[in-house]
Formats: sequence, structure tokens, C-alpha cells
Amino acid sequence: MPESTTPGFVLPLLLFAGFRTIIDRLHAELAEQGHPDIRPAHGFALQAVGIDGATASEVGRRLGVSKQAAGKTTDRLVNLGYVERVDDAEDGRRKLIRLTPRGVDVLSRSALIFEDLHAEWAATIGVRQLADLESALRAVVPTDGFRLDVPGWFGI
Amino acid sequence: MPESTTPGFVLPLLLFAGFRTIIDRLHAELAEQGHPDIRPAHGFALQAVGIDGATASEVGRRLGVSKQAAGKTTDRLVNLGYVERVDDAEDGRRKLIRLTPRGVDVLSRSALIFEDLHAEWAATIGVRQLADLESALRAVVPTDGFRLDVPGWFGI
DNA sequence: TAAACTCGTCAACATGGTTGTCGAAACAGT
DNA sequence: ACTGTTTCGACAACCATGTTGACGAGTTTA
Repeated sequence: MPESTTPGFVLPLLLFAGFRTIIDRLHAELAEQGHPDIRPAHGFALQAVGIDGATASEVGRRLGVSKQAAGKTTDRLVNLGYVERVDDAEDGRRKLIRLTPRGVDVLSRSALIFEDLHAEWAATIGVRQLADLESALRAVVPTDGFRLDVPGWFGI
Repeated sequence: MPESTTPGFVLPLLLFAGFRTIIDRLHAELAEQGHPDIRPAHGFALQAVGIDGATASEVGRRLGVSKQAAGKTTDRLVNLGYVERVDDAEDGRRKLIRLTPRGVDVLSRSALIFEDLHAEWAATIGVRQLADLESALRAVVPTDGFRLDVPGWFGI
């Protein structure tokens, strides 16, 4: 029995490196496809806004940050042309954040790129191995961290 | 053919969730063991300083950030008592950053906690499955260093 | 010796987060 | 119908972590 034990600190580094690899490739692709200014945090925020739109408070709740932080990220996304704020006719306090066509475009492009990257990983390590990797991760991460399964990601 | 394909965007979320799970548990443990003020970015920086010490420029290079950013992180670590700056007798420009005993303590505690968490994962998904997960990740991540230059996006 | 490089630091700024506060609007209970 | 509570978005101050650009001082090199 070889006992080739990996030091424990390597595991988080590998997980982080895997995440970074995918996200960096995604944003390199997006930059080439006409979205050079989008940043990872923007992607998460757009996903939280979703196809149906949401208020800043709701976005904050979905992302697990304060409504003020969500408001500031929204400011940047408005500035970049990815979302817009619309007054809610039924509730004078609310302002609905809605994806612009450009926002929808970046989300649908992201979905395609994610599929490509997923397929690339499958080609590198094997379809079965990738499925095993995913199911192993599902088993060890707490399930509550996953409200980000936004339908708007492929949807359109 | 079942084709129960996971959507591509789930993979990075799983990787990120796995990383976050480990790092959050690490810091909860460290807080209980007398290091409540240490943050993930500090851990990476202390690791880059290492037992032999390093200059700010060298730490920046190891972490993939500017020397100015490394200097600022060093300021915070000095403030928290984890490192100290020592003038280099041989080179008047340099100031060696060295771990204090407290800095060594947090690194060795972290190593133990990482081993515990690794063993926990092994118990949950199986030793073999964990080894497969690690070797799959090694196959898909580029072998060069890890860049940590995106502030704020995993709670650092 | 003069030029070029390297070191640490200062300054200004961007990003993404936090708390606290506050007015306006909506809601709930008497 | 009035009143107290809650929620919404916004403002302000602040923190942590990054970035460039500049610069004096020390070291290396041609």
C-alpha cells in the first residue's frame, strides 16, 4: 500500500485553482465576445437578479450580502448597461432591478461557455470521473449554499 | 443513454462551495484556538512569508500581487503580531519579514486543522474517492502558481 | 563612476464589503 | 382612522484588498 498521502492544505488549493481556472477562462471568453468589463462579482449579481428581475434587498438576500452592498453592485451594473432600475407602480418604496438585453446576452453567453468548459474537463479527465468529482463535492458541501440555481441562466 | 448531464455552471459553484467550506471551517477552528482575527488572506500571506522569512517584494511575487499590496498586508500582520520587519544588514534597501512565534503557531495549527478536515472528507466520501478527486483536479488545473488577486469574492 | 535596476514607501484611486442612520412608503393592530 | 412597526432605497463613514504611478535610497552592472 503506497500511502501517498496528500498534505491537507493541498485540497483547498486545488479546489480554488479549479474554480479560478473556470472563472478566468469564462471571463477571457466573455471579453472576446464583447463583454470586456464584466467581472466575476457581476456575474453572480446578474444571476441573482434573474430573468424576472428583483429588488436590491432581494438580490442582497440571494447573494448573502447587505442590501447596501447589493445596491452598490447594482450601481456598477447600471453604469455598464447590464441592468436598469424601474419604479414599482404597486409599491412606492421598491425599485425593480431588471436585466437589459445586454444583461440577458451576457448570461446566455456565459451558459454556453460553461457548457464548453464542462465538456473540456470531461474530455480531459473522463465523463465518468467528472461526474464522480461532482457527486463527491455534493456530498461534502452543505446543501444550503445553493440557492444560486437560477433558472434564467439558460432560460431565455 | 441516461444523459443526466449536470449544467455546466454547477461545477464552478461546487468547487467554490468546497473551497469555502474548508476555509470557513478552518477559520472557525482558529478563532476557537486563540486566533480570532486571522483572515483567509492572512493565511496565504503567512504561507508566502514562510519559516525563512521573505521581503515584501518576494511575498508579492509569490502571491501574484504587487509589492505594494504585499506591503499593506504585511502592515496588518505586523499590527496583529504575526510577523515582524527586520532590517537586512547586507542590503540597506531590504527589510526581511519574519514570522513571530504567534505566526508560527497559527501556521502549525492550520496544518493540523487541514489534516483533520481532509480526514473528515475522506470519511465522508471515501479515501479512494478523495484521492480521485484530487488527482482529477490536478489534471485540469494549470500547474503554475495560484493567483489571489481578486479581492473580496470569497470573503477574504 | 555613471547608468540601470531593485527595495520599500507614499499617494490616489477602484472594488466590494460593513454598520448606522434616515425619510418615505406599506402594513398591522387597536 | 390612527399609530406603531417593518421594509425599502439611499447616504455616509469606514475597512480590506487590490491597482498605478512616483520617488528616494541603496545595489549592481557596464
